[in-house]
Amino acid sequence: MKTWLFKSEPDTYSIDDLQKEKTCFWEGVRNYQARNFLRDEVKKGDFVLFYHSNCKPPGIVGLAEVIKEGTPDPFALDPKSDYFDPKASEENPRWYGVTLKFLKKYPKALSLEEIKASKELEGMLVAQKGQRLSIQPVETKHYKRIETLCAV
DNA sequence: GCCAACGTTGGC
DNA sequence: GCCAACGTTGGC
Repeated sequence: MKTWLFKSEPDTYSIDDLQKEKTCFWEGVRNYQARNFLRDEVKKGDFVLFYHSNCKPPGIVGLAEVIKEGTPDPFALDPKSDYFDPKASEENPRWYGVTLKFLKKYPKALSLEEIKASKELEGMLVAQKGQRLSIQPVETKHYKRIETLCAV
């Protein structure tokens, strides 16, 4: 059982959108390192910390669960989609996504500033400079601490 | 809106 | 395979 951190710009897709829809297919990841995680390592039952980026304040706002492991991203094959990739095909899908289920929105969001200030959360990838990866593994001890910090 | 830090592309 | 040019991410 692993924990992940997924980044999303709330203007594009927020935790509130996920709460409304209950489940969603996490499409549009177009980075190979993140793709590899989605295709090979994100497993059913894993937890996903939902992170809002490019907003004020950026931070962790909720929790989701993986209910379906990596499947090809159909948006890569759709010429009308913003996520269309001419190099992707049915035989060689190139890009993958997973399906998430909404679990909760944290009573208290945890801002990036707070993450950086926390001794216990030291080493989290998201707090590191220049870290742009949109799918990141999270250590269990960090996840547990976050659950505590966000509970109230 | 700025821009530093990355990632990708493509000529050579 | 190198690397300059370009595009994107995301905090500030």
